[in-house]
Amino acid sequence: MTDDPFSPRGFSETGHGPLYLQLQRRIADAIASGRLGPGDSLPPEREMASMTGLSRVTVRRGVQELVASGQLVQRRGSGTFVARKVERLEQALSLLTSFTEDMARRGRSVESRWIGRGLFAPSPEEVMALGLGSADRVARLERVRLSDGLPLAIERASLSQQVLPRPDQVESSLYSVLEARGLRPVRAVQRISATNLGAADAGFLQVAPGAAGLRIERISYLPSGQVIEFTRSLYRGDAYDFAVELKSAPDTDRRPG
Amino acid sequence: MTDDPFSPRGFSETGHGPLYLQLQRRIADAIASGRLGPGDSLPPEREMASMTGLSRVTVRRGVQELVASGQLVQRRGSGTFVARKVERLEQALSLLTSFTEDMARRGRSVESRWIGRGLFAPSPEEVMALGLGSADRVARLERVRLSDGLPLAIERASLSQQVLPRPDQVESSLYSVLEARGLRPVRAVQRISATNLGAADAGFLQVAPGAAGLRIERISYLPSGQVIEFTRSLYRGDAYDFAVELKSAPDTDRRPG
DNA sequence: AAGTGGTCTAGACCACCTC
DNA sequence: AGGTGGTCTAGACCACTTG
Repeated sequence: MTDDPFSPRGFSETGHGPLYLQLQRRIADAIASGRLGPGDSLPPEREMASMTGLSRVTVRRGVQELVASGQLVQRRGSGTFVARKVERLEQALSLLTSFTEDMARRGRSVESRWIGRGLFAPSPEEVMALGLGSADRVARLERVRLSDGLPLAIERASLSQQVLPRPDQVESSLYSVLEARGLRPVRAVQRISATNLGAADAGFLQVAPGAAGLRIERISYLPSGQVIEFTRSLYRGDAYDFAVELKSAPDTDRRPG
Repeated sequence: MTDDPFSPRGFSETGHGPLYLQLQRRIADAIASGRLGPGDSLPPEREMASMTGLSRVTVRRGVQELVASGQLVQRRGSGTFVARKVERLEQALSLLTSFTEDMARRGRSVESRWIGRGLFAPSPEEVMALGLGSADRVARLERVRLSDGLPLAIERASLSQQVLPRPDQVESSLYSVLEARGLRPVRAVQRISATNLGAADAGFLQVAPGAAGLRIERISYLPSGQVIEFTRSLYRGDAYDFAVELKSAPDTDRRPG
């Protein structure tokens, strides 16, 4: 069918599930088929409601998941639009580089908006990860990372005060500051998981609350084995791919028998 | 404050944001502080509404995001409960192993529920990834992976018919079948991203629709360089961590100047 | 000022499970 | 049968942007 998704026909027929899911499917199909293209506006919610014969609450509910998954964008006072394609960026996981260097290598602009920067009393998590003493203070760098104007990640880095006594001196790349002090990490361990973004973090990344994000915890080491950096990052799930190459485990290459 | 989260006090005061977020924060705090422990039941929605002075719709909305993020579980006809802690499993990304082998190494049980298995006409995506000809058919293995009774992942593997002529013969580990045919992959490239799970996939994984999942696409190669397997997996975001070790890029170890 | 999305309400019916 | 969550409605007010 090449009909518009908002005709009242077909709604409420039994066996097709909840009405809000039926509407959601229609809109998703319209986007997938190209009937609705990037940047196109959808009718106002009240109009979608009257067109479909559904209530506005039900329309909003149908639209909601498409907003959360990044297919639609809503702007208060403005309207609902089909999201412009966000080109996925790939980051090679096997290389230990900083966000700044990574983007520069691709010829992309890098900006940061600082959320917080300073010396603090460490959290128990930071004491654990950085091996701090009870009297130590921790340097925290919290920022939103943007590339070509698009917010891509929230980065929360913690370092011992001894490693970074003046966090306010970090302007762009943390790693370049560390390198200037002869403290560039050469090894790191990362843990990657997925999480639903809370309202605050979603706001920083300009996505809907509940949207999926990639959470990465990284602990970086000096050649000496000393821990130097503990960073928790949240990447936009719709804008970032991590790529990694795997090799077979040595002990499973050959089997007895 | 150690009050219960459902007292009407404090709601509606200005400057605290929407009511549903205030309720959400109260419940989340109660869980974080241990006032609500794993398995505890929350009052019925109608009761939470009358206790707080909010409408049931608003209560549901506040609860909704906590369900999506896996902190609460709702069972129709039964109630709303604090989720039991799901122990996160770590998988070393640098090793190329199968789900079956990976779990066996940890001493965990492995089960699979088949969703689909057979020979099909390939999708364009499969033609690209596997380098198929127009007349080739593709073997598809779709299953839900469970460990100790808990669904952890959906795995959708595609292989050329020439590699796996009899997909119905795969019972547990795909890799062990390939190895028996002398076709075990030794190298793979993975792309990792995050996504909100749709209703169907969320159902397979027994999480709420919209919950965050880890999406992994993997292409595996034989020693000869031939592509052997193209797999798309969705892991529960709340149950899986991927761990990876990074090393510094050779060309950034030393810099001129 | 008019229009948009964001929030909230009171009340209803249904499907499911067994409180 | 009674309680629970799941869905849906009509209508209201607010905050924001400017179609």
